[in-house]
Amino acid sequence: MANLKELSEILGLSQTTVSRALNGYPEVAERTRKRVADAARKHNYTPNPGARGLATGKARTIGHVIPLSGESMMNPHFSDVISAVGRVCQQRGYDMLLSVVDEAEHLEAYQKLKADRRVDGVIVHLPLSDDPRIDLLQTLNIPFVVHGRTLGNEDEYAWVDIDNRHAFLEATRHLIELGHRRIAFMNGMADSAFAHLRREGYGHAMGEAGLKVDEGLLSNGEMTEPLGHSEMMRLLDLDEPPTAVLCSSTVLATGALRALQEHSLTVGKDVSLVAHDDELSFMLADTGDTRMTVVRSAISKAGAAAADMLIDMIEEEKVPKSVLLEAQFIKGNTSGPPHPPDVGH
Amino acid sequence: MANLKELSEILGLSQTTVSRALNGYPEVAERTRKRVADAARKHNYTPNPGARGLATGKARTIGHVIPLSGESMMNPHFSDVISAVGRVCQQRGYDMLLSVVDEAEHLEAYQKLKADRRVDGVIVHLPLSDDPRIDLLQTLNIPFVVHGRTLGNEDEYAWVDIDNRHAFLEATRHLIELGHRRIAFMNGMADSAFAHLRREGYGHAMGEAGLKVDEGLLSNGEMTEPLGHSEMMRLLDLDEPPTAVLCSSTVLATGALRALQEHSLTVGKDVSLVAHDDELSFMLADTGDTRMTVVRSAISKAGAAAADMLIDMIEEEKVPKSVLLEAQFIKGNTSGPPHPPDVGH
DNA sequence: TTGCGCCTTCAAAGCGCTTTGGCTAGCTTT
DNA sequence: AAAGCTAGCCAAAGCGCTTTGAAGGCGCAA
Repeated sequence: MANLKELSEILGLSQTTVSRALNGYPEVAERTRKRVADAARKHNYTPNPGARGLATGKARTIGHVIPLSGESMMNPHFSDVISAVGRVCQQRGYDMLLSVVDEAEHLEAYQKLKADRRVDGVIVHLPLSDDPRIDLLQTLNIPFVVHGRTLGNEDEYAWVDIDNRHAFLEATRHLIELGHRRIAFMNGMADSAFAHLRREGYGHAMGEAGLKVDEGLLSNGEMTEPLGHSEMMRLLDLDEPPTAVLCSSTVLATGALRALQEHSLTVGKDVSLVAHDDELSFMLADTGDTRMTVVRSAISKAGAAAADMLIDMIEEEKVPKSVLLEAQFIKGNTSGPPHPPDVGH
Repeated sequence: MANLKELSEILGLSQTTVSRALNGYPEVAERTRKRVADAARKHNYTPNPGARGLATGKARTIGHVIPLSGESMMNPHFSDVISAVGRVCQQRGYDMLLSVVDEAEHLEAYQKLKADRRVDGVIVHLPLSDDPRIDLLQTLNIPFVVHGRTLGNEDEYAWVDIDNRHAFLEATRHLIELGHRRIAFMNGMADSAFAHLRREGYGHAMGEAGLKVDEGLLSNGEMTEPLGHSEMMRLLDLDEPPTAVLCSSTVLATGALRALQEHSLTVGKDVSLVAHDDELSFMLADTGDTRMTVVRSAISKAGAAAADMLIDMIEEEKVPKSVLLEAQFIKGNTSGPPHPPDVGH
């Protein structure tokens, strides 16, 4: 509760010695260190991080820039990542600064973070296929780890990602093996890197089976429940509706399920559904009759890994190895042979 | 990019004058002020917030403590509130510090925030009926606004809440008027204040209609999709299942809908559903055939109000008036007369 | 005894800002 | 012409810490 000066006066030592004792420097006698530690605890002294930051230039804080476009709020995938990052931060003694900005000026936000020297590094969320933030952060010379990865220059920086391409390759193959030909795909925003990679995986599986991709079955957008619903509605209204649907998120899938319900269709029979499962904390788990067929990879795990990497990077000043996590394919009961069977043609 | 000293040297002025000029103090000539402002812009000087904080004792930052219990992550209601708060912060030039901690030590987190002087105030989320944080924050003497309110001492501090009691009074009355007698209620965590008030509203409506509350139809818990699902399953398995269900969140309702689907029951006919709609950014909106009957109040609006209050409080050093927002009842098509009619007993 | 090195400790500078308490020049009063 | 204001500016202290450079005290070798 007091400050260094008072504490050092109480102890009859200089501020230097007290500071060094507390920070584990070697040139202080063990007896003294103990005495200092005890006194600090007794007066529950805790160094002022602001002052320390001023003196050291380190803030022991990492930042997130959260761009909000129009009315939209933080998306739920995001918040699970932030929680995971936060947990790591707590364990390693870091704080987290959130900078909520208009999408239009989110690049300036990074400049500001740099100028303000309030953070030692940032985590970049939801990279685009070609993301201007990478360049920006490199020239600003602020340590960063990307959750996800861009396409093309991904060896120039540190990232944590899952193997999106392979996950959707597997998912699509699964549906093809069941006999599906018309497979729809509700994907994330078109410019985001993960959506691109997933689309690639999907395309590859279709190609290797000799199937043409029907662009009318593909869509991109925010991964919300309402969008999953409306997109499924659109698909069902098609002249030739798909017999199976891939969803880039269980949130979309939930909306899709609702649409099927409204059409009195049975998932896994009338229409098959396979989703990517981020293991969101509040979303549909393996409960009840519907066990969704998914490719699963906990988004919180990736978030935690990214946080650890960033802090390593900050403290050890070297760029850590990027990490590619695999998603796990899990067969549930929302996928089955097409019905009515679409064989021949 | 430089610092005050350099800037003042460039200008041939003292740091004092430059600082005063930039901060709008009166004792500096208009011409000088202009000259300083221009130079600051040209060299894109921006004061170091850490140093400023050290000097002034103000951090221009507000904090959130996010307790995580076990594996669970930040819940989605939470993240929408934080986004809204963040937006206000940005507009008013504040930053946001997130402190993610184990539930068990979340009180210590406030002490730490105080000791570290990194925030000027905090927003308290999800108050319990009788919440120890109120006392703690009062004795710590750290400005705070509660999103929600405790029961009993709510005149001792500033809060923003919605009229939960009245919202659920209305919702329940609606179902009773339709003819329902057995009305289930999936509520939030039992110790949270909002759940208590909603329960009161529900109880009052039942009472005034001369209906007994069947405790077997009530439940409390985290407001997740899986829980909505499993709880609905439990209700449907009852000897005498309810004809209508109230949900404290559309997230729960989504799970409940899924359960109904699995039982091939039609919502609004076989079972009526009324939910509280926080207008979460990514959840079921008025899309498609299912327009849920709801009591609606945007949680982001409350969050923004809380943020504004807190900053007012910090800057003007007086406690603002608390705010009670009304929820709006909106009839959708998920509620209708009981079926089979439950008339006469 | 002198000198060297090692172990502890310290005074003081510095991080970048705000703010107190002057100081000076120029004007008005009387 | 002396005294009193005021507007405009400044030097320096202080916020609470870290860190550099130095110094005091001790044991030991010569």
